[in-house]
Amino acid sequence: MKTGPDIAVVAALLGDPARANMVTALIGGVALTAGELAREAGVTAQTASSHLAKLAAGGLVEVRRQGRHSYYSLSGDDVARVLEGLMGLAARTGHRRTRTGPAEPALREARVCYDHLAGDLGVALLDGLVARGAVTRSEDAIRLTAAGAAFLAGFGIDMPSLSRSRRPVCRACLDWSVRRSHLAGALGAALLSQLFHLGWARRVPDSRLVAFSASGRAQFLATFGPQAASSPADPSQETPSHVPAQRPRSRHPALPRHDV
Amino acid sequence: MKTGPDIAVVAALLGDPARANMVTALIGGVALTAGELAREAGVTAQTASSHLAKLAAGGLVEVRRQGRHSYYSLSGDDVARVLEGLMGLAARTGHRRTRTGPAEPALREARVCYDHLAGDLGVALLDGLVARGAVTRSEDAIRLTAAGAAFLAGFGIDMPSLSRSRRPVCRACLDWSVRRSHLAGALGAALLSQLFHLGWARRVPDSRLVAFSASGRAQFLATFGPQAASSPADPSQETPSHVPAQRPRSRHPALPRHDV
DNA sequence: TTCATGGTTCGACCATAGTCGAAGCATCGC
DNA sequence: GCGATGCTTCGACTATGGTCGAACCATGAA
Repeated sequence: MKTGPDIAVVAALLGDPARANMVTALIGGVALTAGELAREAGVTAQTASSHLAKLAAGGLVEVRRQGRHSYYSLSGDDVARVLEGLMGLAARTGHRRTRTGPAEPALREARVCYDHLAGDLGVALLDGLVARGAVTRSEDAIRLTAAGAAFLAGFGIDMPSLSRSRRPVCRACLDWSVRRSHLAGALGAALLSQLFHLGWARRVPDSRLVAFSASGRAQFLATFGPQAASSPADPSQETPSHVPAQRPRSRHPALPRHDV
Repeated sequence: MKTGPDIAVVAALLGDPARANMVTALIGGVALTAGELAREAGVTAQTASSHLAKLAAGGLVEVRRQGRHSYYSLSGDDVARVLEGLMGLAARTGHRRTRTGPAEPALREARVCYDHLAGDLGVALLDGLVARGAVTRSEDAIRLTAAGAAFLAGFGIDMPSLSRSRRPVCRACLDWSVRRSHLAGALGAALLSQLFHLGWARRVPDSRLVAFSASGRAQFLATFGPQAASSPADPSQETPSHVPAQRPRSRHPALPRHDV
Protein backbone atom coordinates (compact mmCIF):
# COMPACT_ATOMS: atom_id res chain seq x y z
CA MET A 1 0.00 0.00 0.00
CA LYS A 2 2.71 2.41 0.96
CA THR A 3 5.00 1.57 -1.88
CA GLY A 4 6.10 3.73 -4.70
CA PRO A 5 8.11 6.88 -5.02
CA ASP A 6 7.71 9.52 -2.37
CA ILE A 7 6.03 12.48 -3.97
CA ALA A 8 6.12 14.50 -0.79
CA VAL A 9 9.84 15.13 -0.59
CA VAL A 10 10.24 16.41 -4.11
CA ALA A 11 6.98 18.34 -3.98
CA ALA A 12 8.06 19.91 -0.71
CA LEU A 13 11.24 21.02 -2.40
CA LEU A 14 9.16 22.82 -4.99
CA GLY A 15 6.68 24.04 -2.41
CA ASP A 16 8.80 26.83 -1.04
CA PRO A 17 8.31 30.13 -2.87
CA ALA A 18 11.99 30.94 -3.03
CA ARG A 19 12.90 27.56 -4.43
CA ALA A 20 9.95 27.63 -6.81
CA ASN A 21 11.14 30.93 -8.19
CA MET A 22 14.61 29.53 -8.66
CA VAL A 23 13.62 26.43 -10.55
CA THR A 24 11.13 28.44 -12.56
CA ALA A 25 13.97 30.68 -13.62
CA LEU A 26 15.93 27.61 -14.62
CA ILE A 27 13.34 26.27 -17.04
CA GLY A 28 14.98 26.23 -20.41
CA GLY A 29 18.24 24.70 -19.36
CA VAL A 30 20.55 27.69 -19.17
CA ALA A 31 22.68 27.62 -16.07
CA LEU A 32 22.46 30.57 -13.69
CA THR A 33 24.78 31.55 -10.91
CA ALA A 34 23.79 31.38 -7.27
CA GLY A 35 23.72 35.15 -7.06
CA GLU A 36 21.42 35.51 -10.02
CA LEU A 37 19.11 32.93 -8.56
CA ALA A 38 19.14 34.71 -5.23
CA ARG A 39 18.05 37.91 -6.92
CA GLU A 40 15.48 36.03 -8.92
CA ALA A 41 14.01 34.54 -5.78
CA GLY A 42 14.19 37.74 -3.81
CA VAL A 43 16.27 36.37 -0.97
CA THR A 44 19.75 36.97 0.31
CA ALA A 45 22.74 35.00 -0.84
CA GLN A 46 22.88 32.91 2.31
CA THR A 47 19.27 31.83 2.03
CA ALA A 48 19.68 31.07 -1.65
CA SER A 49 22.70 28.95 -0.94
CA SER A 50 20.76 26.92 1.56
CA HIS A 51 17.90 26.42 -0.84
CA LEU A 52 20.18 25.47 -3.68
CA ALA A 53 21.92 22.93 -1.51
CA LYS A 54 18.58 21.34 -0.76
CA LEU A 55 17.55 21.31 -4.39
CA ALA A 56 20.86 19.71 -5.31
CA ALA A 57 20.57 17.13 -2.54
CA GLY A 58 17.09 16.35 -3.79
CA GLY A 59 18.43 15.77 -7.26
CA LEU A 60 16.41 18.50 -8.93
CA VAL A 61 19.30 20.75 -9.86
CA GLU A 62 22.95 20.22 -10.63
CA VAL A 63 25.80 22.49 -9.77
CA ARG A 64 28.93 23.17 -11.71
CA ARG A 65 31.66 25.22 -10.08
CA GLN A 66 33.63 27.47 -12.34
CA GLY A 67 36.05 29.79 -10.72
CA ARG A 68 34.27 31.63 -8.01
CA HIS A 69 30.89 31.10 -9.62
CA SER A 70 28.50 28.28 -9.05
CA TYR A 71 26.33 27.59 -12.03
CA TYR A 72 23.09 25.83 -11.30
CA SER A 73 20.88 24.14 -13.82
CA LEU A 74 17.99 21.71 -13.79
CA SER A 75 19.11 18.11 -13.63
CA GLY A 76 17.05 17.14 -16.64
CA ASP A 77 14.16 18.03 -18.83
CA ASP A 78 11.94 15.74 -16.83
CA VAL A 79 12.16 18.33 -14.09
CA ALA A 80 11.15 21.05 -16.52
CA ARG A 81 8.24 19.01 -17.69
CA VAL A 82 6.94 18.49 -14.19
CA LEU A 83 7.29 22.20 -13.58
CA GLU A 84 5.23 22.93 -16.65
CA GLY A 85 2.61 20.54 -15.44
CA LEU A 86 2.53 22.25 -12.08
CA MET A 87 2.20 25.59 -13.83
CA GLY A 88 -0.76 24.25 -15.71
CA LEU A 89 -2.41 23.14 -12.52
CA ALA A 90 -1.67 26.43 -10.86
CA ALA A 91 -3.09 28.34 -13.80
CA ARG A 92 -6.19 26.20 -13.87
CA THR A 93 -6.83 26.64 -10.19
CA GLY A 94 -6.17 30.33 -10.45
CA HIS A 95 -3.03 30.71 -8.39
CA ARG A 96 -0.87 33.56 -9.47
CA ARG A 97 2.44 34.47 -8.02
CA THR A 98 1.29 37.98 -7.33
CA ARG A 99 -1.91 39.75 -7.92
CA THR A 100 -2.25 41.59 -11.12
CA GLY A 101 0.17 44.45 -11.17
CA PRO A 102 0.93 47.19 -13.62
CA ALA A 103 3.52 45.11 -15.41
CA GLU A 104 1.11 42.26 -15.92
CA PRO A 105 -0.62 43.36 -19.15
CA ALA A 106 2.71 44.07 -20.77
CA LEU A 107 3.98 40.67 -19.67
CA ARG A 108 0.98 39.00 -21.17
CA GLU A 109 1.74 40.63 -24.47
CA ALA A 110 5.42 39.89 -24.83
CA ARG A 111 7.88 38.35 -22.47
CA VAL A 112 10.84 36.09 -22.67
CA CYS A 113 10.29 32.42 -21.90
CA TYR A 114 13.88 31.95 -21.03
CA ASP A 115 15.31 32.35 -24.48
CA HIS A 116 12.33 32.59 -26.77
CA LEU A 117 9.33 34.86 -27.15
CA ALA A 118 6.18 34.17 -25.18
CA GLY A 119 2.90 35.92 -24.59
CA ASP A 120 0.37 37.18 -27.11
CA LEU A 121 3.06 38.07 -29.61
CA GLY A 122 4.83 34.78 -29.10
CA VAL A 123 1.67 32.86 -29.88
CA ALA A 124 1.03 35.19 -32.82
CA LEU A 125 4.50 34.45 -34.10
CA LEU A 126 3.87 30.74 -34.22
CA ASP A 127 0.42 31.28 -35.73
CA GLY A 128 1.92 33.47 -38.41
CA LEU A 129 4.58 30.93 -39.27
CA VAL A 130 1.92 28.28 -39.59
CA ALA A 131 -0.28 30.52 -41.73
CA ARG A 132 2.64 31.21 -44.03
CA GLY A 133 3.47 27.55 -44.39
CA ALA A 134 6.84 28.03 -42.75
CA VAL A 135 6.14 25.36 -40.18
CA THR A 136 3.54 22.71 -39.72
CA ARG A 137 1.94 22.13 -36.38
CA SER A 138 0.20 18.98 -35.28
CA GLU A 139 -0.84 18.87 -31.66
CA ASP A 140 2.38 19.77 -29.98
CA ALA A 141 4.85 18.73 -32.62
CA ILE A 142 6.20 21.47 -34.85
CA ARG A 143 8.16 20.86 -38.01
CA LEU A 144 9.99 23.27 -40.22
CA THR A 145 9.18 23.16 -43.93
CA ALA A 146 11.61 23.77 -46.77
CA ALA A 147 9.80 26.97 -47.66
CA GLY A 148 9.99 27.99 -44.04
CA ALA A 149 13.74 27.49 -43.95
CA ALA A 150 14.12 29.78 -46.92
CA PHE A 151 11.76 32.34 -45.45
CA LEU A 152 13.61 32.41 -42.17
CA ALA A 153 16.99 32.55 -43.82
CA GLY A 154 15.72 35.63 -45.59
CA PHE A 155 14.80 37.05 -42.22
CA GLY A 156 18.38 36.71 -41.15
CA ILE A 157 18.33 33.43 -39.25
CA ASP A 158 21.47 31.35 -39.60
CA MET A 159 19.72 28.15 -40.55
CA PRO A 160 22.79 25.92 -41.02
CA SER A 161 23.96 26.58 -37.49
CA LEU A 162 20.50 25.73 -36.22
CA SER A 163 20.53 22.31 -37.81
CA ARG A 164 24.04 21.73 -36.55
CA SER A 165 23.02 22.33 -32.97
CA ARG A 166 22.13 19.37 -30.82
CA ARG A 167 19.04 21.15 -29.66
CA PRO A 168 15.71 20.50 -31.40
CA VAL A 169 15.00 23.23 -33.92
CA CYS A 170 11.32 23.55 -33.17
CA ARG A 171 9.61 22.83 -29.93
CA ALA A 172 6.18 23.72 -28.68
CA CYS A 173 5.99 25.44 -25.35
CA LEU A 174 2.63 25.88 -23.71
CA ASP A 175 2.10 29.55 -23.03
CA TRP A 176 0.67 29.90 -19.56
CA SER A 177 -1.00 33.24 -20.20
CA VAL A 178 -2.55 32.43 -23.56
CA ARG A 179 -2.94 28.72 -22.86
CA ARG A 180 -1.79 27.93 -26.39
CA SER A 181 1.59 26.95 -27.74
CA HIS A 182 4.32 29.29 -28.78
CA LEU A 183 7.56 28.46 -30.54
CA ALA A 184 10.51 27.27 -28.48
CA GLY A 185 13.61 25.37 -29.44
CA ALA A 186 16.66 26.59 -31.26
CA LEU A 187 14.58 28.42 -33.84
CA GLY A 188 12.54 30.18 -31.20
CA ALA A 189 15.70 31.35 -29.52
CA ALA A 190 17.24 32.48 -32.79
CA LEU A 191 14.14 34.41 -33.75
CA LEU A 192 14.03 36.27 -30.48
CA SER A 193 17.67 37.20 -30.66
CA GLN A 194 17.14 38.40 -34.21
CA LEU A 195 14.30 40.61 -33.00
CA PHE A 196 16.73 42.15 -30.56
CA HIS A 197 19.41 42.42 -33.21
CA LEU A 198 17.10 44.24 -35.58
CA GLY A 199 16.15 46.62 -32.82
CA TRP A 200 12.48 45.75 -33.05
CA ALA A 201 12.43 44.95 -29.38
CA ARG A 202 14.69 44.87 -26.40
CA ARG A 203 14.71 43.26 -22.99
CA VAL A 204 13.74 45.25 -19.97
CA PRO A 205 16.43 44.59 -17.39
CA ASP A 206 15.57 42.53 -14.33
CA SER A 207 12.32 41.47 -15.84
CA ARG A 208 10.97 39.02 -18.34
CA LEU A 209 9.45 41.88 -20.27
CA VAL A 210 10.17 42.23 -23.97
CA ALA A 211 9.54 45.81 -25.00
CA PHE A 212 8.71 46.33 -28.66
CA SER A 213 9.23 49.73 -30.19
CA ALA A 214 6.29 51.14 -32.10
CA SER A 215 7.91 50.60 -35.47
CA GLY A 216 9.30 47.28 -34.32
CA ARG A 217 5.88 46.01 -33.45
CA ALA A 218 4.52 47.18 -36.78
CA GLN A 219 7.27 45.42 -38.69
CA PHE A 220 6.89 42.32 -36.53
CA LEU A 221 3.18 42.16 -37.26
CA ALA A 222 3.76 42.83 -40.93
CA THR A 223 6.26 40.00 -41.08
CA PHE A 224 4.66 37.42 -38.83
CA GLY A 225 1.21 38.70 -37.89
CA PRO A 226 -2.12 37.89 -39.47
CA GLN A 227 -1.81 38.44 -43.18
CA ALA A 228 -5.06 39.62 -44.66
CA ALA A 229 -6.10 41.72 -41.74
CA SER A 230 -5.45 45.31 -42.68
CA SER A 231 -6.54 46.58 -39.29
CA PRO A 232 -3.55 47.88 -37.41
CA ALA A 233 -2.55 47.05 -33.91
CA ASP A 234 -5.11 46.52 -31.24
CA PRO A 235 -6.04 49.99 -29.98
CA SER A 236 -6.53 48.77 -26.44
CA GLN A 237 -2.90 47.80 -26.21
CA GLU A 238 -0.38 50.47 -25.77
CA THR A 239 3.32 50.29 -26.08
CA PRO A 240 4.97 49.07 -22.91
CA SER A 241 6.56 51.72 -20.83
CA HIS A 242 10.20 51.94 -21.60
CA VAL A 243 12.62 51.59 -18.77
CA PRO A 244 15.89 52.74 -20.23
CA ALA A 245 18.13 51.54 -17.46
CA GLN A 246 20.86 49.32 -18.78
CA ARG A 247 22.55 46.71 -16.76
CA PRO A 248 26.15 45.63 -17.13
CA ARG A 249 25.97 42.54 -19.23
CA SER A 250 29.49 41.44 -18.47
CA ARG A 251 28.68 39.92 -15.16
CA HIS A 252 29.91 36.45 -15.78
CA PRO A 253 32.36 35.99 -18.57
CA ALA A 254 32.50 32.22 -18.42
CA LEU A 255 28.95 31.48 -19.49
CA PRO A 256 27.53 34.59 -21.08
CA ARG A 257 23.88 34.84 -20.39
CA HIS A 258 21.36 35.39 -23.05
CA ASP A 259 20.22 38.90 -22.35
CA VAL A 260 20.34 41.74 -24.87
CA MET B 1 8.37 40.70 -12.29
CA LYS B 2 7.19 37.72 -10.33
CA THR B 3 4.06 37.04 -12.25
CA GLY B 4 2.95 33.76 -13.65
CA PRO B 5 1.35 30.67 -12.24
CA ASP B 6 2.40 29.99 -8.72
CA ILE B 7 3.78 26.50 -8.67
CA ALA B 8 4.76 26.93 -5.05
CA VAL B 9 1.25 26.83 -3.65
CA VAL B 10 0.22 23.71 -5.50
CA ALA B 11 3.58 22.06 -4.90
CA ALA B 12 3.34 22.91 -1.22
CA LEU B 13 -0.04 21.25 -1.16
CA LEU B 14 1.57 18.07 -2.44
CA GLY B 15 4.61 18.51 -0.25
CA ASP B 16 3.04 17.36 2.96
CA PRO B 17 3.36 13.61 3.52
CA ALA B 18 -0.21 13.19 4.67
CA ARG B 19 -1.62 15.03 1.69
CA ALA B 20 0.75 13.26 -0.67
CA ASN B 21 -0.47 9.91 0.59
CA MET B 22 -4.05 10.99 0.09
CA VAL B 23 -3.71 12.16 -3.48
CA THR B 24 -1.55 9.15 -4.28
CA ALA B 25 -4.35 6.94 -3.07
CA LEU B 26 -6.72 8.87 -5.30
CA ILE B 27 -4.71 8.19 -8.45
CA GLY B 28 -6.64 4.95 -8.57
CA GLY B 29 -9.52 7.00 -9.91
CA VAL B 30 -12.17 5.94 -7.45
CA ALA B 31 -13.55 8.39 -4.94
CA LEU B 32 -12.67 7.68 -1.34
CA THR B 33 -14.31 8.89 1.83
CA ALA B 34 -12.60 11.19 4.27
CA GLY B 35 -12.21 8.38 6.74
CA GLU B 36 -10.60 6.07 4.24
CA LEU B 37 -8.20 8.79 3.26
CA ALA B 38 -7.39 9.46 6.89
CA ARG B 39 -6.46 5.84 7.38
CA GLU B 40 -4.52 5.86 4.13
CA ALA B 41 -2.51 8.84 5.27
CA GLY B 42 -2.07 7.58 8.81
CA VAL B 43 -3.54 10.61 10.53
CA THR B 44 -6.60 11.24 12.60
CA ALA B 45 -9.88 12.29 11.14
CA GLN B 46 -9.47 15.91 12.22
CA THR B 47 -6.16 16.42 10.50
CA ALA B 48 -7.38 14.58 7.45
CA SER B 49 -10.33 16.90 7.27
CA SER B 50 -8.05 19.88 7.47
CA HIS B 51 -5.81 18.53 4.74
CA LEU B 52 -8.71 17.69 2.49
CA ALA B 53 -10.13 21.15 2.91
CA LYS B 54 -6.83 22.58 1.78
CA LEU B 55 -6.60 20.27 -1.18
CA ALA B 56 -10.12 21.19 -2.19
CA ALA B 57 -9.45 24.89 -1.76
CA GLY B 58 -6.38 24.44 -3.93
CA GLY B 59 -8.46 22.86 -6.63
CA LEU B 60 -6.65 19.55 -6.62
CA VAL B 61 -9.50 17.42 -5.32
CA GLU B 62 -13.25 17.64 -5.48
CA VAL B 63 -15.70 16.63 -2.82
CA ARG B 64 -19.13 15.14 -3.22
CA ARG B 65 -21.30 14.84 -0.15
CA GLN B 66 -23.55 11.83 -0.01
CA GLY B 67 -25.47 11.30 3.15
CA ARG B 68 -23.02 11.55 5.97
CA HIS B 69 -20.09 10.59 3.80
CA SER B 70 -17.80 12.88 1.91
CA TYR B 71 -16.35 11.35 -1.20
CA TYR B 72 -13.13 12.90 -2.43
CA SER B 73 -11.62 12.44 -5.84
CA LEU B 74 -9.00 14.12 -7.97
CA SER B 75 -10.31 17.13 -9.83
CA GLY B 76 -9.05 15.89 -13.18
CA ASP B 77 -6.58 13.73 -14.98
CA ASP B 78 -4.17 16.62 -15.26
CA VAL B 79 -3.63 16.24 -11.54
CA ALA B 80 -2.92 12.57 -11.99
CA ARG B 81 -0.44 13.31 -14.74
CA VAL B 82 1.47 15.75 -12.59
CA LEU B 83 1.50 13.20 -9.79
CA GLU B 84 2.95 10.59 -12.11
CA GLY B 85 5.58 13.06 -13.18
CA LEU B 86 6.48 13.77 -9.60
CA MET B 87 6.69 10.05 -8.98
CA GLY B 88 9.13 9.79 -11.82
CA LEU B 89 11.30 12.48 -10.34
CA ALA B 90 11.12 10.88 -6.92
CA ALA B 91 12.03 7.50 -8.36
CA ARG B 92 14.95 8.94 -10.25
CA THR B 93 16.30 10.74 -7.22
CA GLY B 94 15.79 7.70 -5.07
CA HIS B 95 13.06 8.77 -2.71
CA ARG B 96 10.76 5.98 -1.77
CA ARG B 97 7.94 5.95 0.63
CA THR B 98 8.94 2.70 2.20
CA ARG B 99 11.02 -0.26 1.31
CA THR B 100 10.00 -2.27 -1.67
CA GLY B 101 6.98 -4.35 -0.83
CA PRO B 102 5.70 -7.56 -2.34
CA ALA B 103 3.13 -5.78 -4.47
CA GLU B 104 5.73 -3.65 -6.14
CA PRO B 105 6.76 -5.89 -9.08
CA ALA B 106 3.15 -6.42 -10.02
CA LEU B 107 2.55 -2.69 -9.88
CA ARG B 108 5.45 -2.10 -12.18
CA GLU B 109 3.94 -4.41 -14.72
CA ALA B 110 0.37 -3.16 -14.88
CA ARG B 111 -1.46 -0.60 -12.84
CA VAL B 112 -4.13 1.98 -13.37
CA CYS B 113 -3.08 5.58 -13.82
CA TYR B 114 -6.28 7.46 -13.06
CA ASP B 115 -8.28 5.89 -15.85
CA HIS B 116 -5.75 4.39 -18.24
CA LEU B 117 -3.18 1.61 -18.21
CA ALA B 118 0.32 2.23 -16.87
CA GLY B 119 3.38 0.16 -16.17
CA ASP B 120 5.29 -2.14 -18.46
CA LEU B 121 2.16 -3.22 -20.25
CA GLY B 122 0.95 0.34 -20.61
CA VAL B 123 4.18 1.36 -22.28
CA ALA B 124 4.07 -1.76 -24.41
CA LEU B 125 0.57 -0.82 -25.48
CA LEU B 126 1.70 2.53 -26.81
CA ASP B 127 4.76 0.98 -28.43
CA GLY B 128 2.57 -1.58 -30.12
CA LEU B 129 0.21 1.06 -31.44
CA VAL B 130 3.14 2.98 -32.84
CA ALA B 131 4.69 -0.12 -34.38
CA ARG B 132 1.38 -0.94 -36.05
CA GLY B 133 1.01 2.54 -37.45
CA ALA B 134 -2.11 3.15 -35.43
CA VAL B 135 -0.67 6.30 -33.89
CA THR B 136 2.33 8.46 -34.58
CA ARG B 137 4.51 9.73 -31.81
CA SER B 138 6.80 12.71 -32.08
CA GLU B 139 8.35 14.05 -28.95
CA ASP B 140 5.38 14.04 -26.64
CA ALA B 141 2.60 14.55 -29.13
CA ILE B 142 0.61 11.49 -30.11
CA ARG B 143 -1.71 11.44 -33.06
CA LEU B 144 -4.18 8.87 -34.20
CA THR B 145 -3.91 7.79 -37.81
CA ALA B 146 -6.81 6.83 -40.07
CA ALA B 147 -5.61 3.25 -40.09
CA GLY B 148 -5.40 3.40 -36.32
CA ALA B 149 -8.97 4.54 -36.02
CA ALA B 150 -10.11 1.60 -38.09
CA PHE B 151 -7.92 -0.80 -36.13
CA LEU B 152 -9.25 0.42 -32.81
CA ALA B 153 -12.85 0.40 -34.00
CA GLY B 154 -12.28 -3.23 -34.84
CA PHE B 155 -11.07 -3.77 -31.32
CA GLY B 156 -14.38 -2.48 -30.03
CA ILE B 157 -13.59 1.11 -29.25
CA ASP B 158 -16.42 3.53 -29.93
CA MET B 159 -14.39 5.95 -31.99
CA PRO B 160 -17.15 8.46 -32.83
CA SER B 161 -17.88 9.09 -29.18
CA LEU B 162 -14.17 9.63 -28.56
CA SER B 163 -13.97 12.37 -31.15
CA ARG B 164 -17.16 13.92 -29.83
CA SER B 165 -15.71 14.24 -26.36
CA ARG B 166 -14.10 17.46 -25.37
CA ARG B 167 -11.16 15.56 -23.96
CA PRO B 168 -8.06 15.05 -26.11
CA VAL B 169 -8.10 11.63 -27.71
CA CYS B 170 -4.42 10.89 -27.31
CA ARG B 171 -2.14 12.16 -24.63
CA ALA B 172 1.29 11.09 -23.49
CA CYS B 173 1.75 10.36 -19.81
CA LEU B 174 5.22 9.74 -18.47
CA ASP B 175 5.31 6.40 -16.71
CA TRP B 176 7.19 6.69 -13.44
CA SER B 177 8.29 3.08 -13.27
CA VAL B 178 9.35 2.61 -16.88
CA ARG B 179 10.43 6.21 -17.41
CA ARG B 180 8.84 6.30 -20.84
CA SER B 181 5.46 7.44 -22.07
CA HIS B 182 2.27 5.46 -22.03
CA LEU B 183 -1.05 6.36 -23.61
CA ALA B 184 -3.46 8.60 -21.72
CA GLY B 185 -6.38 10.68 -22.91
CA ALA B 186 -9.78 9.55 -23.97
CA LEU B 187 -8.40 6.72 -26.05
CA GLY B 188 -6.26 5.46 -23.20
CA ALA B 189 -9.28 5.40 -20.94
CA ALA B 190 -11.42 3.67 -23.54
CA LEU B 191 -8.77 1.03 -24.15
CA LEU B 192 -8.46 0.19 -20.48
CA SER B 193 -12.17 -0.10 -20.00
CA GLN B 194 -12.34 -2.33 -23.05
CA LEU B 195 -9.68 -4.56 -21.51
CA PHE B 196 -11.92 -4.92 -18.48
CA HIS B 197 -14.97 -5.47 -20.62
CA LEU B 198 -13.29 -8.23 -22.58
CA GLY B 199 -12.27 -9.90 -19.35
CA TRP B 200 -8.60 -9.78 -20.22
CA ALA B 201 -7.87 -8.00 -16.96
CA ARG B 202 -9.62 -6.81 -13.84
CA ARG B 203 -8.92 -4.34 -11.12
CA VAL B 204 -7.68 -5.52 -7.76
CA PRO B 205 -9.77 -3.76 -5.11
CA ASP B 206 -8.08 -1.27 -2.82
CA SER B 207 -5.06 -1.06 -5.06
CA ARG B 208 -3.92 0.36 -8.34
CA LEU B 209 -3.11 -3.12 -9.54
CA VAL B 210 -4.45 -4.32 -12.86
CA ALA B 211 -4.46 -8.10 -12.86
CA PHE B 212 -4.31 -9.75 -16.26
CA SER B 213 -5.52 -13.29 -16.63
CA ALA B 214 -3.14 -15.68 -18.34
CA SER B 215 -5.15 -15.80 -21.52
CA GLY B 216 -5.88 -12.11 -21.27
CA ARG B 217 -2.23 -11.25 -21.20
CA ALA B 218 -1.56 -13.54 -24.14
CA GLN B 219 -4.32 -11.95 -26.18
CA PHE B 220 -3.20 -8.48 -25.14
CA LEU B 221 0.34 -9.16 -26.26
CA ALA B 222 -0.87 -10.74 -29.47
CA THR B 223 -2.97 -7.68 -30.21
CA PHE B 224 -0.73 -4.88 -29.02
CA GLY B 225 2.59 -6.40 -28.06
CA PRO B 226 5.73 -6.64 -30.14
CA GLN B 227 4.96 -8.21 -33.45
CA ALA B 228 6.42 -11.58 -34.25
CA ALA B 229 8.11 -10.26 -37.33
CA SER B 230 10.94 -7.92 -36.58
CA SER B 231 9.24 -4.59 -36.39
CA PRO B 232 11.08 -1.79 -38.15
CA ALA B 233 13.12 0.29 -35.82
CA ASP B 234 11.39 3.47 -34.93
CA PRO B 235 13.96 6.26 -34.95
CA SER B 236 12.00 8.37 -32.55
CA GLN B 237 13.20 9.82 -29.30
CA GLU B 238 12.11 6.96 -27.16
CA THR B 239 13.88 3.72 -27.71
CA PRO B 240 11.43 1.02 -28.65
CA SER B 241 11.49 -1.84 -26.26
CA HIS B 242 10.43 -5.36 -26.97
CA VAL B 243 11.06 -6.62 -23.49
CA PRO B 244 10.08 -3.74 -21.33
CA ALA B 245 10.25 -5.62 -18.05
CA GLN B 246 14.01 -5.63 -17.92
CA ARG B 247 14.69 -2.20 -19.31
CA PRO B 248 14.87 0.22 -16.42
CA ARG B 249 17.72 -1.33 -14.57
CA SER B 250 20.17 -1.31 -17.42
CA ARG B 251 19.03 2.09 -18.54
CA HIS B 252 19.92 3.88 -15.35
CA PRO B 253 22.98 2.20 -13.97
CA ALA B 254 23.82 5.20 -11.88
CA LEU B 255 20.70 4.81 -9.78
CA PRO B 256 21.19 1.59 -7.89
CA ARG B 257 18.23 1.75 -5.58
CA HIS B 258 15.85 0.27 -8.09
CA ASP B 259 15.65 -2.96 -6.18
CA VAL B 260 12.97 -4.68 -8.24
C1' DT C 1 -37.53 10.97 20.34
C1' DT C 2 -32.66 9.07 21.40
C1' DC C 3 -28.39 7.18 20.13
C1' DA C 4 -24.52 6.17 17.08
C1' DT C 5 -21.51 7.34 13.36
C1' DG C 6 -18.97 10.17 10.13
C1' DG C 7 -17.22 14.64 9.37
C1' DT C 8 -15.86 19.31 10.51
C1' DT C 9 -14.45 23.25 13.52
C1' DC C 10 -12.01 25.25 17.43
C1' DG C 11 -8.12 25.82 20.27
C1' DA C 12 -3.70 24.89 21.90
C1' DC C 13 0.82 22.82 21.48
C1' DC C 14 5.08 22.28 19.25
C1' DA C 15 8.52 21.15 15.72
C1' DT C 16 10.18 22.05 11.35
C1' DA C 17 12.34 25.06 8.45
C1' DG C 18 12.76 29.58 6.31
C1' DT C 19 15.24 33.80 7.20
C1' DC C 20 19.18 36.84 7.83
C1' DG C 21 23.68 38.70 10.30
C1' DA C 22 28.27 37.64 10.68
C1' DA C 23 32.15 35.10 9.74
C1' DG C 24 34.91 31.96 6.86
C1' DC C 25 36.88 30.43 2.18
C1' DA C 26 38.01 30.49 -2.30
C1' DT C 27 38.92 32.93 -6.58
C1' DC C 28 39.81 36.89 -9.51
C1' DG C 29 41.89 41.38 -10.76
C1' DC C 30 45.41 44.56 -9.86
C1' DG D 1 51.26 40.57 -2.21
C1' DC D 2 46.54 43.23 -1.61
C1' DG D 3 41.58 44.12 -1.73
C1' DA D 4 37.15 42.93 -3.91
C1' DT D 5 33.78 39.67 -5.21
C1' DG D 6 31.03 35.43 -4.99
C1' DC D 7 29.58 31.65 -2.39
C1' DT D 8 28.99 28.84 1.68
C1' DT D 9 28.70 27.71 6.71
C1' DC D 10 27.33 28.74 11.36
C1' DG D 11 24.17 30.36 14.70
C1' DA D 12 20.10 32.35 16.38
C1' DC D 13 15.49 34.08 15.78
C1' DT D 14 10.83 33.51 14.30
C1' DA D 15 6.64 31.98 12.30
C1' DT D 16 4.20 29.10 9.56
C1' DG D 17 1.62 25.11 9.77
C1' DG D 18 0.98 20.21 11.06
C1' DT D 19 -0.94 17.70 14.89
C1' DC D 20 -4.37 16.08 18.13
C1' DG D 21 -8.09 16.58 22.08
C1' DA D 22 -12.48 18.06 22.57
C1' DA D 23 -16.58 19.97 21.20
C1' DC D 24 -19.96 20.61 17.50
C1' DC D 25 -22.95 19.45 13.53
C1' DA D 26 -25.38 16.51 10.38
C1' DT D 27 -27.19 12.24 8.90
C1' DG D 28 -29.20 7.73 9.56
C1' DA D 29 -31.01 4.07 12.45
C1' DA D 30 -33.58 2.23 16.46
